[in-house]
Amino acid sequence: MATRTDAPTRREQILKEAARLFAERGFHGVGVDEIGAAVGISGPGLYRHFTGKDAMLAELLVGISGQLLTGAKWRVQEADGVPGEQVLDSLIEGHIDFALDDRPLITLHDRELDRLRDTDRKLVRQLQRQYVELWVGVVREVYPALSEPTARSAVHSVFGLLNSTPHLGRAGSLPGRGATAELLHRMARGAFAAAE
Amino acid sequence: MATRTDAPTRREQILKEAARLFAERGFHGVGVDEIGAAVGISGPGLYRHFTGKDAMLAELLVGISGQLLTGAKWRVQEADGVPGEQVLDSLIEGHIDFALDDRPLITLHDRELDRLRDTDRKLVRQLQRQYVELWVGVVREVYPALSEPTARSAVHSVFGLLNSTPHLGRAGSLPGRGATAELLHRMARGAFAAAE
DNA sequence: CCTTCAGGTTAACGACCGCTAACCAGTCTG
DNA sequence: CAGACTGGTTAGCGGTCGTTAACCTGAAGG
Repeated sequence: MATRTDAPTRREQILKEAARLFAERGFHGVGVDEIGAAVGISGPGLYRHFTGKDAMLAELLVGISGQLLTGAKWRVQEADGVPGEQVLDSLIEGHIDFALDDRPLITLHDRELDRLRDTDRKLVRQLQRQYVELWVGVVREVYPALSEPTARSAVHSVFGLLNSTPHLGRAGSLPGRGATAELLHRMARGAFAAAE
Repeated sequence: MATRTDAPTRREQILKEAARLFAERGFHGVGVDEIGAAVGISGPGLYRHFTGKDAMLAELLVGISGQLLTGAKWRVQEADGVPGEQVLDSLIEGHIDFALDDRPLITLHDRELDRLRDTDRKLVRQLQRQYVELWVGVVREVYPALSEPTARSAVHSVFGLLNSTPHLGRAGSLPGRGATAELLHRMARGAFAAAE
């Protein structure tokens, strides 16, 4: 895992703060002045980095969907000949890492999609669909008794389970990141097993 | 189950349409004129029934939380001496019914809470907390090996799973209400079992 | 029949918000 | 050192939105 060590660019600062604010109060509930203030500049200064408020949301959502899909593709590709069980575990682990490390993005991901311009929304939907279908394939390999529609429903439901992290205590009440990840992982596997 | 047969009042019409619109485009994304139009009257006419836009959201959220809690209390109370397994099944069934029948409300329930006035928000939070603790008690009875914090995390996660219904195909692709309910039920039980 | 009132209407106000315009400071670069 | 570019600033415009004001209509009631 290659970790960034160099300082974040201004663009990245803005995106991070915008994600947090959008997740907290909704896209329409946050003004450009607030986003600017969060990174130490004032409202219209943002327009040196983005063409508009919509563009920030679009970049965030496309980025999330793309990142998830890329990671998942990599995990599946890399595991050639490996038993399906382990591939599924790898997918689950990747999704959990994401849900735990980027809570605001997970929140935005299924909440503000309809605020996008048509072209962006279609792109995000397509990326999401690919991600789901990738999971469906692996799940059906591990649990062959599942029909395709059932598997798809099960995958969506497990996403709901894994994406519940924002509701798990405001960072502090939960018993450590590792334990939480492990719990979510076990529950996800249990849910799939019971779906069959 | 007592089913209403009389015509809905205007207030109820408004609440229903407002819930749908808020769920679709977010609280700030919907104008009062739109809500009015959805029930055949025009914008300011709404103020004959509600003191403001906020009041509609407040009534919706308090209503949901109260309804969920009341139903759950009833289910637990009524089952005295019944094995915990069946009580848990009853809670799950109730939550699924709600998630399947009132999708917009389920969506609002954890999305627009922060748009409420302080006093209303505290009330809703308290109702939600009671609901969660009620589940935690029953879950720990069935799975005694679960610590309280773990059980609470597990309950939140299962809520995430059950509340995923809005993401399951736009009503039509899923294989019938009964089958979906059954699948969700099995997955929820499987998730709890695996949490232990 | 006159009054009252519930439940609408349209007009308009004030606040806010996204965005543009115009300007400016610092820092490279030929 | 002149010029250009980067990344800011403040002022302000235009549109939208929640809410209020003022008015209207039809039905109920004594």
